[in-house]
Amino acid sequence: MTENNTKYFTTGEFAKLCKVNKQTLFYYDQIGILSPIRKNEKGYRYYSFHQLELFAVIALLKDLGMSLDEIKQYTQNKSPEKMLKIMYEQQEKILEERRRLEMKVNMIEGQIQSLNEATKLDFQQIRVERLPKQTLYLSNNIENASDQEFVEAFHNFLVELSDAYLDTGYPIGTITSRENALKGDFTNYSYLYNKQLEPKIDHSFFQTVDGDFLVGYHIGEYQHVGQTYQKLLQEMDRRHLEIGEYILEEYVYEAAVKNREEEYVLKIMIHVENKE
Amino acid sequence: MTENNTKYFTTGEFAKLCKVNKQTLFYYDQIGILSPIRKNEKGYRYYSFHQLELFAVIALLKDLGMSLDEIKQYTQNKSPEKMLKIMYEQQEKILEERRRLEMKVNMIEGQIQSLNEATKLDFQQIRVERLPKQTLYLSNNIENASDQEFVEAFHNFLVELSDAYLDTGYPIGTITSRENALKGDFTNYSYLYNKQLEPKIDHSFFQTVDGDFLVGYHIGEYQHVGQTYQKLLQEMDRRHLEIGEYILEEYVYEAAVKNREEEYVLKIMIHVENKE
DNA sequence: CTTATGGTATATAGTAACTATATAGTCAAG
DNA sequence: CTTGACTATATAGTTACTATATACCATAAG
Repeated sequence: MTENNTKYFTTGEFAKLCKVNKQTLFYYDQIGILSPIRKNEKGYRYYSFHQLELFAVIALLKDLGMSLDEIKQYTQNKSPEKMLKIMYEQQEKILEERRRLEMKVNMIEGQIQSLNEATKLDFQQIRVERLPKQTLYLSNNIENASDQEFVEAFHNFLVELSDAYLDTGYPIGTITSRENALKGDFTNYSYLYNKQLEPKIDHSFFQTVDGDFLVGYHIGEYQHVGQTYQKLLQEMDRRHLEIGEYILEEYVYEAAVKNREEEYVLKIMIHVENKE
Repeated sequence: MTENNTKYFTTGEFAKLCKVNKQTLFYYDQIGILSPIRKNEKGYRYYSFHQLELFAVIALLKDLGMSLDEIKQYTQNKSPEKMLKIMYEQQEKILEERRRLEMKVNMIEGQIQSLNEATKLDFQQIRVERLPKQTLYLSNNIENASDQEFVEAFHNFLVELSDAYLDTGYPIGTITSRENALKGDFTNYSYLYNKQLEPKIDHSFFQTVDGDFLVGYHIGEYQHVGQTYQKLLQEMDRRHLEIGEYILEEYVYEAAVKNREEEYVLKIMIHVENKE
């Protein structure tokens, strides 16, 4: 409809321009967030060109996580100053969102990497592999931690990973020290770790040694991991190897990709050295 | 709780690790998306270490826009192959999301720019300004378009801006040709435009001429814009100027930042040349 | 001039994914 | 053995739509 040289849009037209459902506009009118500039005697709504700009702003703010209620606060009493203030706030938020999105991109990339690598593995084989240096982000020391302390440390580790955008989509692994391993205390972990492909400059990372690792796989419930360690130790004996500086454990397949615990696969990497 | 060398988390602990409300875990259990690995005779839930990895995946997929129902389809019957397939799909989606986010970053930047520039303007003054070349993205030609055609063209323009990630947060303006302006047909626009700061290589853009423009502001309802044009034409006469190639109109303040139409401010830029 | 088609309106109910509240049972420390 | 912090279920409420039912309006074709 055109009146006084100004084009007005019906609800349907306006909805199409806004790329939303017509009902949404009724709803916005109802809750007082965006009402048509005119209503005729039959109750027909007419929106102006300008209101599209307003809608675009509403959509942007909503997209950035503002609730309709917050947005309403603004639309009820608009001003360039308030808008500018909101935009500066949203700018901070969206930059944060961007960092978070980059982390997600990495997480997906990490998952894809891990899953693709997994398909190439033979879980029956025990082999000595020369592993290159890897960069790991470590948790606090969790040696001899109580249940309470473990949960606490685990929690902190996850929060750190998230807060520093360090989550990589690679599984969270554990490090057992040579000392505890020699005592047969394989499940007394010293640290949790998360593998990093692109370490950030402003964080301290742990560099694994590059060297020989005896790599084997434990299939099934973790409570039977002792048997797998027995096999690995036998293999080390056969090859005249002894435990080096630490042992790494990380899951290849767990609850995220397998239905039953018997199908879980844990990769065990024992750093090894030749006997004297 | 520790059993068989394996740490189990209570609902509260697990919720903390997942950084969600405990109720959410009840809900996930209820709808069968993520159930604790164990329940004791009193109905207490116990979650495993591994389920945290599963939760992380669920959170990631949810974050990427998958519904809980879709996610449930997966969690009911997991496999590395399915997961890999999902991850590849999500990778595409997130790269699209990244482009969209970059556009939003630009939109906010554009809004901030526009609003800051606006505060420096004196809406009473009519001045001749030498404007530098600007890059505009144009709509289809809308000269003499019917209401229908105008809505259609407008719609297409918005879709193009969005699809090509070209929306900049700068207002959408209009171009009137010299011919129509000379006929006094100031509101018969030839094109819609959106100013671009960083034109994309694979799109065709319109370059404005760099030259002198008579810049004035119309305050209030658009139906009275004729009066402002009268004033501008008088001013041109006084300065011995005539209309150059086109006229640009764009809103400085409209429904997005002002409550009443009487406060809207339209910037009118008439390209001018000296009379022979 | 009627009728078909597609538009408009209101009112109400339903949806997803939580989130809060009420009520009651359980556990561990002092 | 009590207290305070936990656990559980059941149910209702919330946000931002979305769908449905019903009725009114407008234009164009026969």
